[in-house]
Amino acid sequence: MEIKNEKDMELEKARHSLAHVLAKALVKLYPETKLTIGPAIEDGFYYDIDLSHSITPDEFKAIEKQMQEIINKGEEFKRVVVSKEKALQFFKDNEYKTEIINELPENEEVSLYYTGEDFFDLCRGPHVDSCKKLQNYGFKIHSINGAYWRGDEKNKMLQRVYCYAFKTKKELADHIAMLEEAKKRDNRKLGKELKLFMISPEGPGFPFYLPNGMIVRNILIDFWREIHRKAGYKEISTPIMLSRHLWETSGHWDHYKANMYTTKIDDTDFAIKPMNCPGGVLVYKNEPHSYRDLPLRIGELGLVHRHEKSGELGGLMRVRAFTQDDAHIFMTPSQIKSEIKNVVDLIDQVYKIFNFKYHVELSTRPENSIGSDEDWEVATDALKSALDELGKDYVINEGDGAFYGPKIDFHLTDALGRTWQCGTIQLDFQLPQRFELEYTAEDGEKHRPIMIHRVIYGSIDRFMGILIEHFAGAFPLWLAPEQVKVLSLTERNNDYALSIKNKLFDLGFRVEADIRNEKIGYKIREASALKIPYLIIVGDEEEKNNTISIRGRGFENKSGLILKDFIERLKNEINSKKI
RNA sequence: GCUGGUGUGGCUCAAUGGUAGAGCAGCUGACUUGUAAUCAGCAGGUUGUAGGUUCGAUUCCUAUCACCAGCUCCA
Repeated sequence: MEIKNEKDMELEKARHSLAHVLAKALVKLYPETKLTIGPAIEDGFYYDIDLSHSITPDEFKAIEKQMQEIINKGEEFKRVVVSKEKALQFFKDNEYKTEIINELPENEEVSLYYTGEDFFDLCRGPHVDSCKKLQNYGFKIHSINGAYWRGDEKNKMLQRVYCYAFKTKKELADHIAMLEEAKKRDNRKLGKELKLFMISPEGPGFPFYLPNGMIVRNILIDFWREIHRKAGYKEISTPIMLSRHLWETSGHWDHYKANMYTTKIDDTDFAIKPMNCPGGVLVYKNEPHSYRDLPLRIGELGLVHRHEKSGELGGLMRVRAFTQDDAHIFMTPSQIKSEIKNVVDLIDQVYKIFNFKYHVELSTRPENSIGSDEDWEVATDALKSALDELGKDYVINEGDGAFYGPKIDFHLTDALGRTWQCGTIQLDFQLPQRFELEYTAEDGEKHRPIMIHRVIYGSIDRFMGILIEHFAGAFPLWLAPEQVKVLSLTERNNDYALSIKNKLFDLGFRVEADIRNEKIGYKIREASALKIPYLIIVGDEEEKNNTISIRGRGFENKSGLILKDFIERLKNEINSKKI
């Protein structure tokens, strides 16, 4: 078991030190630069600067050269402590640093870091002791973008200079290669090439699923239904649009209205659902419940709409309409732990199928939260012990839970090492209270159930986007839109090719025949570009011997095979959901 | 929404203040092919949209829409 992203302090320190080197280089090249902050990030560091001149990418080389010169000089990093007053004096022309200094506690000393004799920056540190330590590092400025001071859109927009930084030049090169690979796999690019989905300017953020994408999507849904049926879930469907009254009760009208699409029916306000829970709650309230009914597991593939700001959209990863593989579990407090364990197991089962590694994060009570201390303690302990008993390692995010309950998030790692938050399990004390949910317990009294919200894929749409990139469009056989293509070598072999195709088709395989009057190389090239798992190639020889030749995953160009054997192999591969 | 960039046939991309061009895909024909592109011909665009400047705009300006990178937000 591993702890996620254990921080490499050495690397972190070096990256931050490189940020100072960048700052020094920038000040040298553009003396009017006002420095703000420059932290280390996942793949390097950035520095936010206030500068009227807009830096353009063709200036990157010169900046890097300047940085390299500073590093080559082997300048020392020196820490100097000064009083707050003195620091304010040093930075009196820099309103950003002044703001930071003023926010420090009274009487606290302020540390500055010198890089060489002629440059210093306000900084808590730590840093490497000398630029000599940075000599082997690989770094590359890769982009410049606007970023608000302190991330607040009300503040001034600064220029953020992004730089990759790794311990060696080789690691830098590998990272850049990975990004190029990611670009090739981009769900938007593959979505177009493989005809999976489209997004029209007529509906920004509202994806259209094309026939190929619909196949993948439906298989994901079928799979979801199957495992949920086995796990004791019932499925419902709730309306896409519900009255304002409901959203007021749930709290969304007050807290989430900016992201909701609203309309009027006759004289009543309605909203298109941004979440499925209130609908699920109404289903619960549709009839009285006994403790004997609990836990009640109700799933819903719910199409939700959220008004995301225009700049936030992107392919299938961020859309305005998406289907959550939602479920709500209503239960007694004593059932929390076992229900959590069930859900964790279910999530584990699903991610494994796709060969995703993942890590788990547990978020606890935030400052502004509702519910009693006791509720929170019981719930948080239940989440913890469920994870402990399952032997799951997890990171705790103190105070990062929802205001209505603690949660567990699942972050999966794709084939390129990027992580995506998909599954979440959230406990909720609030909705049962707002909607006055109850059940009759053994004591004959009414009690309030606790609710779990949970998703596994997160959103089917985004999960598909992740799968497209994870598999680079080469879906495993059970998901592939087209599983087999039969290619005829010449027109003489068309009937034989079609007879094979028909056999496979009748057995339920997704198969096409390519009997066009083209060279075999041409047909293979085209089918390969479409990432079709298996190609059956038949010419005079195959026809004469009643055999097939296969080209595809695990087969270079294997001839003399019997169709019946190959069908068995396909069936096994599909049933095992082999990757 | 904000900052910056981009917008040319289905796709990938040229070009220019003076009648918009290629490759692929498509269509037609020839070739009958043995494992990632056979050859030839044809057709396809009021250069995202709306204004403006100009004798003339795809090119310059303004607005608008969409997309891309990032910020913020998030499934």
